[in-house]
Amino acid sequence: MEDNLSRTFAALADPTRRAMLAQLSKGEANVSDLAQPFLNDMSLPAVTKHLKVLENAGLVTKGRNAQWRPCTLNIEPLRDAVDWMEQYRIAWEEKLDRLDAFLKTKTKGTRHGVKK
Amino acid sequence: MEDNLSRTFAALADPTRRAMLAQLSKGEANVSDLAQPFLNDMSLPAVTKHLKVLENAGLVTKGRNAQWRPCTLNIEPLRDAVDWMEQYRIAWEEKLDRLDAFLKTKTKGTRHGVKK
DNA sequence: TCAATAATTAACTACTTGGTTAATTAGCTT
DNA sequence: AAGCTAATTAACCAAGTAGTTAATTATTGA
Repeated sequence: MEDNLSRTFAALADPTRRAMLAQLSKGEANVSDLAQPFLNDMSLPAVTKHLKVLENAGLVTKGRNAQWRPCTLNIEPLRDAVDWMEQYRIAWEEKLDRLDAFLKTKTKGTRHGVKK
Repeated sequence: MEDNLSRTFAALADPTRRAMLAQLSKGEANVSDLAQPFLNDMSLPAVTKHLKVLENAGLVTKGRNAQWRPCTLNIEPLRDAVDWMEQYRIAWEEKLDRLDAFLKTKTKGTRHGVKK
């Protein structure tokens, strides 16, 4: 998985990691803060690994403060991902619009036959 | 990978699959049409597999016409994915705005000290 | 210095992914 | 019926992912 966009999408393809990003969107958090909601389901090293995936995707920056590692959200990669998706969404919707326009030329009059 | 959103992001986390979606955004295409740009790099069964991933994510619908399988793009999952991302992007940007507002209250006067 | 806390690293396992080649199915055409 | 084309399925492999437990590093604080 060579490119940034792939890394970003892959990082987002896991509910645990998405939940971590959700928490980080509310503000900075240490590894153990981020881990707390998941410790019934998985170990701390598992959380560290998920965090590493987010870091490698550039979505999270890990600082240091004594033995703590304050993590912050980084949205630039999200922006790139949204931009990629919008690009094709838009192309697709324009196609629909053209179809719609075409269908309108097919209706007999200009005042009736078009539902709205 | 149980949930739809994870399946969607995972499907997008591969450049070959993204290129296929790009082609489909320009219109319907058969499997061999979609495969053509990649046949130097991989075999047809590999393409079939990628297509299956896109289908399972609900991003592509495969029809049938004799021995051909006309594929079409389906953007609903993209919309959900964008919505998920925007949600946190927005939360994050509001946080920045609040920080910005806070910093403004810290500047001495109301007429100077603020760059713009 | 010693114990406690925060987090990472190492070593290992089970499962998934992305690819292969060879065989097979399905539909058309002659 | 035979042969061509489109596509899928089967069986396999190498590499990557997501988790584990146990050990280790780094820092604080008594």
